[in-house]
Amino acid sequence: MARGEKRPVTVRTIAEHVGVSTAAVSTVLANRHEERRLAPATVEKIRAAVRELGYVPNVAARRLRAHDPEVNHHELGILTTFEAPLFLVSRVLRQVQRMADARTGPGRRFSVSIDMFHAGRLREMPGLLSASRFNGVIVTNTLPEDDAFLAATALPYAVVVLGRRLPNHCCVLDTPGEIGRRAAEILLKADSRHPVVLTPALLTQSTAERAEAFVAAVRGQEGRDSARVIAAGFTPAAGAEALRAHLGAGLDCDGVFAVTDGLALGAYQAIKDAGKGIPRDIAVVGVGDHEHADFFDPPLTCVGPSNEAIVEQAVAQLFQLMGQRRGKASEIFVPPSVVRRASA
Amino acid sequence: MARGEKRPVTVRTIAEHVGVSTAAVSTVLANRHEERRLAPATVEKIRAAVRELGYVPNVAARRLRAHDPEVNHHELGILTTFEAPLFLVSRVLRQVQRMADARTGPGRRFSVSIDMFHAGRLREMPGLLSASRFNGVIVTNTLPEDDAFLAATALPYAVVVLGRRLPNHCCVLDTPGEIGRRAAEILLKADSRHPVVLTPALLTQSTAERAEAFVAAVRGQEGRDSARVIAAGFTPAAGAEALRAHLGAGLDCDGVFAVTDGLALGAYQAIKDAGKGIPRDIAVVGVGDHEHADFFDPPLTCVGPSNEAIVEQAVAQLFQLMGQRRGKASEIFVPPSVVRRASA
DNA sequence: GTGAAAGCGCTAACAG
DNA sequence: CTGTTAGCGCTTTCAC
Repeated sequence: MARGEKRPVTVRTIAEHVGVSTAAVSTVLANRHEERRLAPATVEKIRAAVRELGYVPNVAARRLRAHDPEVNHHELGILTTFEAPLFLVSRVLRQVQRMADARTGPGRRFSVSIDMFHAGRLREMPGLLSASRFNGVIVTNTLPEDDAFLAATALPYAVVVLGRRLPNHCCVLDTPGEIGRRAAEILLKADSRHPVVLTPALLTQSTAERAEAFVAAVRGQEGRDSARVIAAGFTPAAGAEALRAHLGAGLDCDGVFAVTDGLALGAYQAIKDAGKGIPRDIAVVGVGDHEHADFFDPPLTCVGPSNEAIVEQAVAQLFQLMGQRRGKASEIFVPPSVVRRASA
Repeated sequence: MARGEKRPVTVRTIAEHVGVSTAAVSTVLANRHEERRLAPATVEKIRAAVRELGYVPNVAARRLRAHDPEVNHHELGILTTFEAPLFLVSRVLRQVQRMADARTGPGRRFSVSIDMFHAGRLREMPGLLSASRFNGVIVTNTLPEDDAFLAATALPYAVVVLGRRLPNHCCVLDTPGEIGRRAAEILLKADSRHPVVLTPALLTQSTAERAEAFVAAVRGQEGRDSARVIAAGFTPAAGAEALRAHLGAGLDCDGVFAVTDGLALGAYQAIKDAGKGIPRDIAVVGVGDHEHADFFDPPLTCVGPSNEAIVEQAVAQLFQLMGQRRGKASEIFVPPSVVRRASA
């Protein structure tokens, strides 16, 4: 009970408990008791009570109080799942901050923070619905449950959704169909006759469409479906294991389209373990621009919009939305580019 | 001026501007005008004013208002620089969240967010000094300027510092000396006669000590200093360039100790470009546990505490500090472990 | 259909 | 040395 399990303790609780005023408590909490010359005994009693009652300051109240009325504070959030790799997120963050900095001045300030939710449980995030946390957010890495929640909800602040298509929101999207098609093109042109697509078991909208388009494009040209190699997750380890099993079973494979970054890394390992050369025996194509694609051995050919380009659009939209009231829904497509490196 | 460049507009500004009450404005902002049956004309006028005046809701005020007095809300932050790589940070976040989840219940809730500051400018972070943002923070990736600020300041909430030694704070540290020594040991045992250390130009406390200890250990055994190869930054590209220059100049090198993860990746590229084999011609040792060390080709031998272990300590400390008042300074050392893989 | 007023928790100015 | 008070900006009864 010493930790305030029931009614949270406030400065007032403490003040009453000790028999002093709230001001005295506040002073002690701010370590200003010297300049206010509180009696050491009082200070000690207050400290004891604070500890004993398990006081936790209410930051919202402090913030409101401390707020400088001359400056307009914007609170921006990047919302993503714990489960997602943080890599795209860090770019989003940097880009948001860059744009925020450019708009910061006397009278206008921004805070940007990354907040994480448990995959599928976005709706439980405190302050989301009451709009009591953010003035604007970029949401990414959502699961279908989260998408359903978003689709059914009009959040009363600026929202930009990354990589998902939701009718009532501003969405920034890649073009998965085109990505899959281009990937197929690259592999087929590299004389791959038996290209496979490496995907995680749990597909997102995007990854599913990429794989779909890839298979369709191969079918169109080769007249048969390319194999799908299904990894348990999207980690390199999962990708390696899945492809290793495929190769180990002696199945045909002279080209791999890995629908996410991590899987490509895993594919490399499986291929090398099998004693095959990249791209001599098996060509590999990845998606997006992996931070380290240039440092793969051999460097990885990628197709997809650069994260840079996506993020740039998203952030621009966010600021535009915040400028107006009532962000209208819109879909912004960022076309893929192809970065040819040695792997295909 | 339409964006509220001067005195920020509040609900009250708008109310006065339109000639209605603040309640009406609030209702419209919350999209509750239907159920309150406001006159459509009024709603429109309010909306127009909101847009025209560039109203930005004050989230602190909303939060205070929305606050459920039955629940005790703890706001936790992970403070890091924009410039730092995010994967260590993401582990911190996950770990903090895991522990927070374990302590969440009716009456107690946590929010965890990552906040970034510009390297060297931690002190400018709004709300840090006024304690109006966090109930507790983990600070990491600081620059010397930031350390100086922290050393001179007693923040009135729980603070845990990662990887820096500050007399007045609770610090969780690796043991850079031991890391450097172990790295030297590994390379020397692998019969490297001319090991070099690859470091960024801007050294942190930790990286400097790692390099120092490495050089000293080599000197102790071989009787001469090992070369320092200085990269412009800590990116793979910088590491590759520096080592390429070193090898290109025909200087001796049959072992590399890369003091950060990214540099190791760059080293691989430079070595392969030079037509050398790892570890046959040049052995490589990295630090910590790189997310993808297993997927390097060949897999990278690492020495250092697992981030896991460091983070675990840090988070435990943070919660302990928040339990008490007045966190006392302390130093917690996390010993390194060695993960031998094929690279050395 | 709309307004007045209370109050979330906190701190600083002022008054003893 | 300490207490009283006003008010940060917002929303939600309650009253008209």
